[in-house]
Amino acid sequence: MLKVNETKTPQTVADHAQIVRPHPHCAHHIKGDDCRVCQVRPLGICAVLEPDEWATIEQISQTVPFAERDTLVSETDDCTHFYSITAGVARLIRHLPDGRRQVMGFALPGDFLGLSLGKAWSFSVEAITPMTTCRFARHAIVQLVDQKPHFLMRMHEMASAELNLAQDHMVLLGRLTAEEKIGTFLLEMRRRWARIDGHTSQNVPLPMGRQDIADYLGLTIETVSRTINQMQRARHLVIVPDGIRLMDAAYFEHLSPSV
Amino acid sequence: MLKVNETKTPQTVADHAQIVRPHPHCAHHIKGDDCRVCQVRPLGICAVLEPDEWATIEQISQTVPFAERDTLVSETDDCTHFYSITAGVARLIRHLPDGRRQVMGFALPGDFLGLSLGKAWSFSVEAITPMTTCRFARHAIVQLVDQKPHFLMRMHEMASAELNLAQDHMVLLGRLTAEEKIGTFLLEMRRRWARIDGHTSQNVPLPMGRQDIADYLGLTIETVSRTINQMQRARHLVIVPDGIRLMDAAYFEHLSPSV
DNA sequence: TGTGACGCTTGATCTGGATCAATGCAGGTT
DNA sequence: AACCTGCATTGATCCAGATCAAGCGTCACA
Repeated sequence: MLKVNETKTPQTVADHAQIVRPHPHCAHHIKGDDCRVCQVRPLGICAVLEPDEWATIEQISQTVPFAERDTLVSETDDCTHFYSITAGVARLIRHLPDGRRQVMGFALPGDFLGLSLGKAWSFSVEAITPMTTCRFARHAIVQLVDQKPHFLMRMHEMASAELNLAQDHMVLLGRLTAEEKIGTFLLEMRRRWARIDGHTSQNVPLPMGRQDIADYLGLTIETVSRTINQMQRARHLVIVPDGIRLMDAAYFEHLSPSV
Repeated sequence: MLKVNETKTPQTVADHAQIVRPHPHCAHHIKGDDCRVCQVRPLGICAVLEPDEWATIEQISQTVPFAERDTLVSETDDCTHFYSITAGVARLIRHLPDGRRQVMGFALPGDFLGLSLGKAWSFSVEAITPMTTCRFARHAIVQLVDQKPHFLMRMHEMASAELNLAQDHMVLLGRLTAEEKIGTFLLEMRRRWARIDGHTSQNVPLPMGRQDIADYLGLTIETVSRTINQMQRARHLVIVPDGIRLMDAAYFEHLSPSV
C-alpha cells in the first residue's frame, strides 16, 4: 500500500539539491541506466568495476524510482532484490511490536541495500525523499559475486565499513549525552554529504524529520528539538530550511568524543 | 603491563567448564594445532574448509594462550594478526577519552577477531578468562582469501551475522528499558552457549563481571545488580556461582521484544 | 480565505536510572 | 589470624531526559 506523491520536491538545502533530486536523465527508465553517466558509481558498490564490466551490470539492473514515504523493503519481506541508491534519502528502521522504533541508519546516494547477501531483510527501508535506485535481482548479484571475487571483496569492504559505523553508533547510543548525540550526528551527516558532493560545506541538509533523528539517537522528539534550539541560541548553529548550518566547528568537534 | 595469572581457572558454571577451559592438548604448543581435533572448527571461520585444506590453515596458524586480563589487541594497534578463539571469553571494548567505556560484544569460542580484514582495529580485546586462540598473520589470511573465494564468502557471512547482531544491539541500547536489556542479554548468552556446547541449559555462565555487563547494555553497575537481584526476588532466576539459572523462560521471552 | 493535518517548538511536571555513599564478602598475601 | 583488594550489593538522593500538554507555522486543498 504505497502512497505516491511524485509532485513533492526533496527537502534539502540549496547546495545539495542537485544530489538528492532524482537524476532527470534516468528517473523513469525501466532498464538499467548508462553506467558511464552514473553520478554515484565512484561511491558505491560499482566503484570496483572496470569499464568493460559496466555492460554486465547494466544488463542485470533496472532503474526504479520511489516516492516520499514509499516502503522499499519491509523487515518481514524475503530479500528478492538489492538496491543501490542513486538519488534521495531513506531510513533503515526496526519496529518493535508495541510501536517503539529504532532507526538503524540513513541510506544516502551511493549506499547499497543488501550488503549481507542474505535471504531475509532485518530492517525496513522507507523513502524520506523521492528516490532513484538501481535495482538488482538477488540471484543475479549472487551469481556475479561467485564469478567476480573482486566484486565480493568490494561487498565485504562495504559491509565492514557498515559494521564500523554500527559500532560507532553503539558507543553513541550507550554512552553519550543528548547534546553529544546531536553534535556527533550533525558532524556525521556533514561528513557523509561531503563525501557525496565532494566539498565541505557548513550547511548540513537534514531531509529526515525530528522524529527520525530521535529514533536514530535513542532520544525523544522533544529532546532533539530542545537541544538543537539550545545550540542555535548559543550561536553554535543556525536552523535553515531543511537543515542546519554549523557556525562553530570547534564546539562540535570538542563535543564529539570519538572523533 | 599484563598481569599473568595462569593458576586461576575460568569462571563458568559447571556444565560449561570443559568448553571454556583451555584445551589441555594444545594450550602450550607454538605451532598451529591439529585441526582434526579442534573443538570449535564447526562453529568458526574454518567450518567452510574441506579436510584437505586443513594443512594449509595449520601451516599459517599458531596457538597462542592468554591469561585473564591480558589485552589481545588494542584499539590503537595496527592489525598484524587475526585470532580465532578456541577457548575462553573476551570483551570487545571501546574507550572514550574521559574514561567512559562501551563494550561492543563478548567473544566466545568459535568467534573470529578480524572479520573486517582491515588494517586497523576499531576496538580493544581483553581476556575475561584464560584463553586459547589460533593466531594468523594478517597477510597470510589476505592471501588465503584471494586464493579461496569460498573462504572469503565465509568471512563475509560471519561479518554479516556480526552486523545483524550489532543492529539488534542498537535496538536494545536505543529503545529498551533496563529490565528488557538484562532479560534480552541473558537470553542472548544462553543462545550463544547453547550453540557452542550443543544443548540448551537453563544455566547461563556469565564469566564477565557486572561492570562489563553494564558497559555492554548502556547501564550502570548498580542498575545491573539491582535488576538481576529483583529478578531473583521475583523467582524469575537464581544467581549461581559464575552465572545465573533461568527459572521462568516465559517471563524472559515475553520481556524480550525483538525475539 | 478558511481549515485541517502535520511537524516543530516550548513549558510544566514526572521518573527511571544515575550518582553518591556505605557495607558485605570471598580470595589472596603477609 | 589480620589485612588488603576487588567485586557485588543495597540504600538515599538527584537529575537528564521522558512524558504530558499546549501552542504555532506552513502547506495542501476546499
